[in-house]
Amino acid sequence: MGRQWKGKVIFHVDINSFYASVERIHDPSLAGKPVAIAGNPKERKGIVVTASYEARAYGVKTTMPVWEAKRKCPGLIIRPPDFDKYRAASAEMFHLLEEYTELVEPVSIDEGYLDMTIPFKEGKTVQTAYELQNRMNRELGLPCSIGIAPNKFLAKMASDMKKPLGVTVLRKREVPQKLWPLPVEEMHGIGHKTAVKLKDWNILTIGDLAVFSASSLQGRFGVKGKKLSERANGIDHRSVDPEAAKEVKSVGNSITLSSDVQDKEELMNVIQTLSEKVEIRLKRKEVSSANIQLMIRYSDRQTITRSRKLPNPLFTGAEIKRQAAELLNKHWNGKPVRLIGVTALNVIPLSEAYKQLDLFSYKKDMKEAELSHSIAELTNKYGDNIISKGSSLKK
DNA sequence: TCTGGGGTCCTAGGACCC
DNA sequence: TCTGGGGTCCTAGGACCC
Repeated sequence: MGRQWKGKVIFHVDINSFYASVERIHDPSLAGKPVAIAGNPKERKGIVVTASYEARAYGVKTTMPVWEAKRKCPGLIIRPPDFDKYRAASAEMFHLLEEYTELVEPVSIDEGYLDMTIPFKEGKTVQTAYELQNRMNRELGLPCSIGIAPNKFLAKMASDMKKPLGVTVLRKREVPQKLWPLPVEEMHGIGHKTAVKLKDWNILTIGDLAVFSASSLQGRFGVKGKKLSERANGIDHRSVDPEAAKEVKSVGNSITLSSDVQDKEELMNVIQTLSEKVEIRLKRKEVSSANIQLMIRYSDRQTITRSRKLPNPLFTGAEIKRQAAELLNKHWNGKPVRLIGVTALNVIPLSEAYKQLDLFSYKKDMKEAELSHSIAELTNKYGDNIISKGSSLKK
């Protein structure tokens, strides 16, 4: 058996019901039982985030309210999410994947693409996928499905075809037979809204989409239409980029309040807490932002976002909070609030943020105490060379 | 007795400039 | 005496994904 792969060989690795699987590692008594990870229903966060396959057999689905899930599956075991645990398991998973190739692109906490073209000069593709799957299971306790295809899109669709614990090959020439019969909403990139619009055009399956003229799709759906047409025909030129996930664009924290809040002071307190969380996470990622966004969801679920670009990057929770508070003062309509969120947009690496600092206006904008606090931190981290160009700050 | 929280990308309109 | 045509930046909202 020689080499049978003409183009690239891409793996898509997807952990099966990731959160539930991680909980099972820490509590083996959960094995084989219907488990759901969900928030506390009393705090209105009682929706299923992940369900084990045993729970899914009862009809328990992601985003289903807990009371409904329990009605469908009375023996359902509910666990609250524990993201520290999940992040740790995720790190182990990507470690293992990197043993197979340097070209690993994480897409989310529990899935990633591997460009296996080079490792497969010698063949043995499918065997290696099974070996990887077995190791994930044995060494990490993480069951996964693997899709193997000549590009990312087809690999993703392939890994979806057999869950849990599948290894599925999807060759380009198999697209008409294996991909086209699927309903459009199963295509990665097509959600509910687009599926409804496509139905108006009598496009029900991926095959319908594939034969529809690319130009008319582009006319109706713009950039997305062109992409849909390509994908339906199994075309995807994106490469596996290990750096992609590292370039964060925004960092935010939001919370659905346990009951609607109309008291401004209370809202300000929440904003304070959220801003501090954002500060911590920005620091951990060594980034900063000059664009703060406030999100408000009212009781009727109407959601607004308001943001403002600032002349200088922000470095402390207090600064972030001040911006978010200003946005609340200006844009809140006074009606009861269900959710509130604070996000740092357009984040940039700290080293760049310092270069961009317009120290003259920076000083003017800030309270003296905050200023010295920030500068002390900057100097501590980056040394005097950053500060030296702002001579006005030198004592 | 409904619908979390973390993101990315795209679009569209208005301001502003030449 | 009635309103061009590009371009860029900013903001808000929406669709989608896990």
